Amino acid sequence: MSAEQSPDPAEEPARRGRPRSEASRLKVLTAAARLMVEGGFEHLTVEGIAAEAGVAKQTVYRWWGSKADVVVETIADGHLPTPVEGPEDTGDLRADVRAWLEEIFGAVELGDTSRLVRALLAALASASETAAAINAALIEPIQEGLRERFVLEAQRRPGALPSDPGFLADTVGASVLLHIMLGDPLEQQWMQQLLDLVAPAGSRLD
Amino acid sequence: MSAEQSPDPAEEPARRGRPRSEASRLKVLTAAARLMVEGGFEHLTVEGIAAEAGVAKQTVYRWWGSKADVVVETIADGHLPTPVEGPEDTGDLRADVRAWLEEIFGAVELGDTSRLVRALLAALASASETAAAINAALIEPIQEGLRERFVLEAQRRPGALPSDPGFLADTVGASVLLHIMLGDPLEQQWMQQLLDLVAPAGSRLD
Amino acid sequence: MSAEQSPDPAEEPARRGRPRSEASRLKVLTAAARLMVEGGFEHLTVEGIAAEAGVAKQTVYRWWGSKADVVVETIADGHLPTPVEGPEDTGDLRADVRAWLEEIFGAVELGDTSRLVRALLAALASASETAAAINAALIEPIQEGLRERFVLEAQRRPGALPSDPGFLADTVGASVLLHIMLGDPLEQQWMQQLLDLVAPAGSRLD
Amino acid sequence: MSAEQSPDPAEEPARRGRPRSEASRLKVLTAAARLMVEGGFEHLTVEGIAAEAGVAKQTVYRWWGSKADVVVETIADGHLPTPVEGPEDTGDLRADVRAWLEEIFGAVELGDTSRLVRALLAALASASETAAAINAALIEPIQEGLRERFVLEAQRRPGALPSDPGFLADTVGASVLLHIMLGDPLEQQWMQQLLDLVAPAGSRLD
DNA sequence: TGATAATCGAGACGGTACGTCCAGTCTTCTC
DNA sequence: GAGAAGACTGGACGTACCGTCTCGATTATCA
Repeated sequence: MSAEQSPDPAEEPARRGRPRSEASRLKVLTAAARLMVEGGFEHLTVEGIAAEAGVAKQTVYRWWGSKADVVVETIADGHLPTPVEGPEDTGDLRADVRAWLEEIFGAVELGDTSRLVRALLAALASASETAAAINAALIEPIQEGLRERFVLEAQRRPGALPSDPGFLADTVGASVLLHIMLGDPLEQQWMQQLLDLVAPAGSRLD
Repeated sequence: MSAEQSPDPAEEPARRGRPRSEASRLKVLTAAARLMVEGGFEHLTVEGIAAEAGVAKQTVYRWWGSKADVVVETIADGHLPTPVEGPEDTGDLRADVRAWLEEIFGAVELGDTSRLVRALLAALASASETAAAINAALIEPIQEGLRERFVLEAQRRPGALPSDPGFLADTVGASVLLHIMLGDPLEQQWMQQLLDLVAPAGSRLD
Repeated sequence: MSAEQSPDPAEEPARRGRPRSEASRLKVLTAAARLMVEGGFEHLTVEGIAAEAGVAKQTVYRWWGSKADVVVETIADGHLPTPVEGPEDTGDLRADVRAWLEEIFGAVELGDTSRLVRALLAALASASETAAAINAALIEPIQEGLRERFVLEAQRRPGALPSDPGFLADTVGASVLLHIMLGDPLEQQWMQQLLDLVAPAGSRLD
Repeated sequence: MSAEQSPDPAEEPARRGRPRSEASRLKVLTAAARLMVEGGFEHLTVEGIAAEAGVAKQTVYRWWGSKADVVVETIADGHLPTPVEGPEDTGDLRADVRAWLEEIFGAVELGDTSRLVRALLAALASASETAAAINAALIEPIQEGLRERFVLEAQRRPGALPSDPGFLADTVGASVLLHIMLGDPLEQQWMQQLLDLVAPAGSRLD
């Protein structure tokens, strides 16, 4: 899936026929992004995408096998506001993760993000063959962002983390995603406990 | 949705007309269960359920508003093998959770469970109004099973748990669900770390 | 094909389900007639018929297998101006057939009839399974009209016809249809010869 | 359409660029003939022709305006077995026409010819602008074949024919074509009557 | 006991979207 | 320039389900 293009351009020297229109590709992806934000994955239709993009339906089917495929590429290409970056680094892991959580749940409450996450999970659930792709597009970035911050912390303060940074990122990411999926608000107690998980409180007061 | 039947039978004093057929209700639910296991939520259709059940489509629409509603009741009524119970209690929390994880991922690898979980999450994702219902049908039972075991442990060995039983159950449950959703296999290292999370290893060797 | 309805109504006692909508049937047929006259069989589409009729496409496909089937029933039901009746009977066969020819070719030149005939022949040619139906709807009526007039003549003046009335009707009908199909105008000489075929001129002057 | 090639070569003074490929032209025509016999005019597509011929679709469109045009040229070039020649001349007109009819209807029953005739009539009916071309390719040859035989007869036995040879050819041809179009078998009685039409039986026994 | 009323099966209805096919046109590189 | 390749817009195809709507038949309560 990831290695369709040859590293050596000499191997694919002269594709014949009219080349694929990059303009059409972009029109499809931006249209999909637009409609995704408006109506979610469930109300997304291939016909709708084609119409919004001003493109023939066949052009969509020529390059993508399903709307899930379109959505995946839409995200991978960054046409949808990927819900999150990892936490900032101010030196205080606990505060950083706290701010990150508040930012995410804030975005969710504001609207689009929740629908987006739900849409992506729907895409994931409905197209098992694209599970890996959506995982790569949605979930891994979040967990990777977390992991980077955790690794930083581990380097800075060896022994400060209660367990492996990767595992922590995996766990915290899963927890956050599921709560977003269920539309849960950010509860103070839950957040405290999550913070304790990644950065045992010691004597701090939050 | 949840309060259709009145607690006081005197309030619903012998409705006139032909009463609802319990037989049809059951035929619908078992048909839905059958089709769910075969094709997943995405390939489930109201027409298919009605046909499989030998029931008129209108009968489905009369009593359920959508296929998600049917699925929810199917699970609630126990016609679908709910993926998991909580862990057993043998006195050794770590061993219990370990066995529980192996059982779950074993079932997933065997086949139907993965599709089922994915189907339910799809239902959840596609029908926000039923999110609570599916949460209640799928996620809470898992987390509740975990919580009960954790509470037991906390009572038995105060201070043994690194954090609140409810929070632990929430976290572990989310992590497990997401991994199932993604079709991940059970990795030894990940499991060890998860076990460390709920039952710090001490000197034990697994 | 011709005997779907039972002569004994007791044999088809209780069709279940919602009965077929006669209104929809008529809307489809009149819409088809309208579009047929406007654009001919080639530009006729099932989608167009459905839209013009204000009917779901599936309703067309439920009752007719193709646009040819719709057209056949449209004619059979008399929603299209059947190109011709047989010749009148004024007592003078030659004059009657002459008038008949002029009427037909007049209609053709005026416009719609030619397109109609061509359309029907196209339908016939494109759908061999409906050949019989279109034959029954278009060709046989013409030949039957001719035959009736010829039979009348044969009864009135035994020996006046040069050959069997049925055969004469077949031959003349075929000739006329093919000329219409080709868009030929009515040539005087050809007509004279055709008239001679059915009613040898004797001493008459036309 | 009929005068693409100039009679005077001086008028077309050495066109520049690559000359038209005769090989491609032939590949298209033979491919069209092949597909025509297989599936009839209705299933014939320009894309199919191009693919079967190993030629770019554009090459077809460059030189022919429609699939009907291709078919016409296919016939004109003799790549399709033109259904019939005129009747042989053995001196006995009645026997000759009889043999001719039996040959034609025999070919029809054997298979391809009927489809072919139907296909051509469909082409004719669906593309009014090519009516003349198909008339020239299919109908006129038949009628011309008949006419020649009739003319011969008229020269040999003046007064033997009941009417003008051209008219007879027109009438008989139309009748035969329509019967083929309808898939009718060759009926003895009809044939006898047709023979009577062109060669009054006198005392003969067939 | 018969009228009333709601459910049941069946299945047709207006719709929306599907995924495919083909028409004709356009764009690129090669001969 | 012709030609092969093949992507492009456009539009109809025939199918699958949606959720709604009659039907006749059934099964209860109520008068």
